[in-house]
Amino acid sequence: MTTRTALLDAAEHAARTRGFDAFSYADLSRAVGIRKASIHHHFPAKADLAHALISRYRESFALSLKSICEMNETAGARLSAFLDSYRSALSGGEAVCLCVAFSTGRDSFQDPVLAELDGFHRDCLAWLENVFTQALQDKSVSGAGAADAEASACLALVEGAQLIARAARDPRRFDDATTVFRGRLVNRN
Amino acid sequence: MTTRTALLDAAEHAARTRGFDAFSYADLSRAVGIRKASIHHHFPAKADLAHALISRYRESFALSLKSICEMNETAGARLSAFLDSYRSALSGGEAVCLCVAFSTGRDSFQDPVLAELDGFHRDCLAWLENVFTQALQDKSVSGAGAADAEASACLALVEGAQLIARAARDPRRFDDATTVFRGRLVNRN
DNA sequence: CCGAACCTACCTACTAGTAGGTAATACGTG
DNA sequence: CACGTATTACCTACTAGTAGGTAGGTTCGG
Repeated sequence: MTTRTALLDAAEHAARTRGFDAFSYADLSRAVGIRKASIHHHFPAKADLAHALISRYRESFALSLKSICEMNETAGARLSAFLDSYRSALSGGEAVCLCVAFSTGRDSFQDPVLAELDGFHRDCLAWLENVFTQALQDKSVSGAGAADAEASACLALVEGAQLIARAARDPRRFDDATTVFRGRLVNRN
Repeated sequence: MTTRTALLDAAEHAARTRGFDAFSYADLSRAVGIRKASIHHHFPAKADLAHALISRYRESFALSLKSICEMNETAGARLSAFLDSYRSALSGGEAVCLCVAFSTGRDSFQDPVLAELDGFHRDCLAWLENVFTQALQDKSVSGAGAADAEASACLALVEGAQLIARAARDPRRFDDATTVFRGRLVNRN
């Protein structure tokens, strides 16, 4: 584990539990065990850290979506796995996904970071739209409408459910909010 | 318009567009036109301002839900008006409702504020559950399931839709995310 | 004359970021 | 192999700026 990776991990955890603006280089230095100034060696400005964080997250999320497709055949099973991944990102109701964390504090960011954030959203919506298009064929999602509308609704639902669960520090709120949607998924694989 | 009200208005605007932790007393003082120290006369600590903000918001939101019920008969029409109120709170994609804004920055708050925030959520869910229960009777929401699950999903949907719309600075994202749900509402009144 | 509302001037704590130095390690060349 | 040179990774010590908050005085209407 390199120092750089340790810094990214600590920063991601802090951003997801408290928000990107709510942790300082001093916090990071305590968490990782190097001096505050040394962090600037790895990430000269906090904006550089933000960019590294979101782009690493975007890559790993793309891999995770790919793996969901490999391990699940039907649209219903894929969406169910998608819900699971957002649910597990809550980690006990303490955290939200980095995308939600960055969305809420968007003003602090400049172009390169914003572009990456928008890219993340686009990736995610495109994947969902694909899966909902598939659902129209394989009938594994009951009452499925237009794929693009379903995709937008699905993303808003999971992000809103995360927000509410974290606000209440209770991951069951996520389950409550996604019960109806889960009921629409035909879970054969 | 009293100074106190002007302060609350400016603070609410700032909290909804940028987040509660992202504006300072110095910002407020510029917006309202009194010195920074004078704000402490009205709200000794920023926590007092937070409490005043959320409790005023909770009250006014309760009134607005009441008024929705008075002006709309069916559950479908009421939910449609509910969506409208969240949609208009976006004000061009710049803002989110205060409840979303406070949810995202929850860590900065202490008990009295958190209690008020939880109260807001409870109020909102109770109202929605009532309306969805009504929907089972008046058939004005197609495919309606258990009222509590529908209520949770609806709240997560509108909050998530606000988050996404503000992240993209584009209120149409809210419409995209709520298209499917709107399609389920039978809009006779 | 009292108190609400406001002021100037200040404080402490913390922020991101910089300047400049020190080890250790890697690298190319005679 | 040995020697000089970069480079990496870290350090101490500092800056300028901003945060929320306080002390104490002024102004003014009831």
